[in-house]
Amino acid sequence: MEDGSPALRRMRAASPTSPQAVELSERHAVAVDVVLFTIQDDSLKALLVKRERLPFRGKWSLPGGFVRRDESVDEAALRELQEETGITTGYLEQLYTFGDLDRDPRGRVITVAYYAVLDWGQFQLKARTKGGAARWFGVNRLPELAFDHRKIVNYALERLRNKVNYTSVAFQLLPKRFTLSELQRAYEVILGTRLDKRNFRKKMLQLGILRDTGEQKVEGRQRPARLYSFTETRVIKLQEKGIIVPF
Amino acid sequence: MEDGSPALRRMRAASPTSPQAVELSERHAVAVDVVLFTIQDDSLKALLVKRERLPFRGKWSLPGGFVRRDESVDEAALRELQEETGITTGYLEQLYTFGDLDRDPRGRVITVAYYAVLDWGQFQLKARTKGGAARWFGVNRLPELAFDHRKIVNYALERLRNKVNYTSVAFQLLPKRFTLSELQRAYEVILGTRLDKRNFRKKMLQLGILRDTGEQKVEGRQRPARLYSFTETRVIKLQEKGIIVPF
DNA sequence: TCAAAAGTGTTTCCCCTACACCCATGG
DNA sequence: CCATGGGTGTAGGGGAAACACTTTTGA
Repeated sequence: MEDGSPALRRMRAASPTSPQAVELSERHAVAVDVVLFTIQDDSLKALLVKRERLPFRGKWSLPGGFVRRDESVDEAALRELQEETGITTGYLEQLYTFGDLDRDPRGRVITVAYYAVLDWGQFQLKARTKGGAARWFGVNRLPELAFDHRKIVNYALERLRNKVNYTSVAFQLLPKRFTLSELQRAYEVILGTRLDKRNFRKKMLQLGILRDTGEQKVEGRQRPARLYSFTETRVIKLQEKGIIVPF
Repeated sequence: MEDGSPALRRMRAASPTSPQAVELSERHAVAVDVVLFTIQDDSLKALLVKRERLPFRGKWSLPGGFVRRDESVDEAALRELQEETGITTGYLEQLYTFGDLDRDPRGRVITVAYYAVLDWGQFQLKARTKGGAARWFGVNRLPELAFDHRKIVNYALERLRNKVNYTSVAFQLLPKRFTLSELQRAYEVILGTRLDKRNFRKKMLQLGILRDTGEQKVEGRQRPARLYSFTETRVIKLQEKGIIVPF
């Protein structure tokens, strides 16, 4: 306030004769943390990494790391995703930036949180061959988490559960070809609710985003199921006002 | 990737014997930029500040400034809001973090964008008495903006237009007591649509969040209008699935 | 008495919801 | 032939949308 307007401060910080004046501003450690979601055994799971050093030694935490000088924040998040799973596909979305002073006992760290939604079939080999300090946890059975990571996971869950209602994120959890029952199970697992089979199928089919591949999936001794594929390549908004849940 | 897992990198960065090891990470200039919205003359306006130094000298930009070492990111945004308008009330929400490498020609700056929604009556005096380098622009008549600020404003507009549908943000643009017509005009101005008067009033009244103050507002030579107040003190979700628009 | 905005109900239609039985296959 | 999940239709209810006239006041 006694400091003048932000415009004034910015001017002071950036003298016109020195294009590097931004270097004089106070600088911060910036990290990214990524909540990786996948579906495994009909359960929504999140990937956690065990900390082997202080602070929070032995506690589970989200995969993450500091943003480097030569990469954008998004690139840092992609890099984390790649390092954890080896994949570059899937859906990655920025969640929120956590900038409180006391988040990290080591000092001030600003974290930009992301969440990712992945098809388990795409990367399970790679994830398994990692150091062993990474594990998938059912989102309803999370252990105690380091830092404010519990808050971040909760926020990611909330966002995912919302987005599933009006976008096609749920398809990112499935392989390219999937049955309607698998799709329904994905919705149920994310939302934690049971959905009506007939209403679900009706709604999905009339959205016009599924292509019947003509193929069938035989599993066990039941009637084979039609395999569908998603017509879009990106995550799209399903409709302007149409909320999918509750069916 | 050849760098090992993020967990490993974090361990390296934070040796257990040195709680300050986070200090060794690469550090970044972090700024906040705030999109201030208000309604004035039946038009949705955003506050812009004229830059008087390079880069972008003479261009309009969002009010903003660097985050200091001793304040949280939220506090920095609140400080900006306070410096621009003198008010500490109103609604302030984090929008998105822009972290591309080339956002700022002076060097790498990560910006955490916020938007605020304010009642014009609360602060017009203070805003007017400022340096004069700040001006309100109708959101459909914005000048060319510095940096990537146009993108930020567009994003803020999108968020605001969404939130108005399922939360009570719109009330933040109005004084404590308001008429239903004023409320409707606020919605129309934000959404850029005309709404049906009868349907609007029906919906609003049956939400149960308006209290009839018993007072009336006389304006001009028309029939006086009932004055209502909002029953809640915070911005709330209006309903789980109920989208307000289109009426 | 006129201009200008405030205030007020009903009908239609569509979408969401609830709900139960037959089908195809492998064992 | 039987167990298992795949696949299908309809009726009822509720909320959104469309729509026009009367009321109150000051000038």
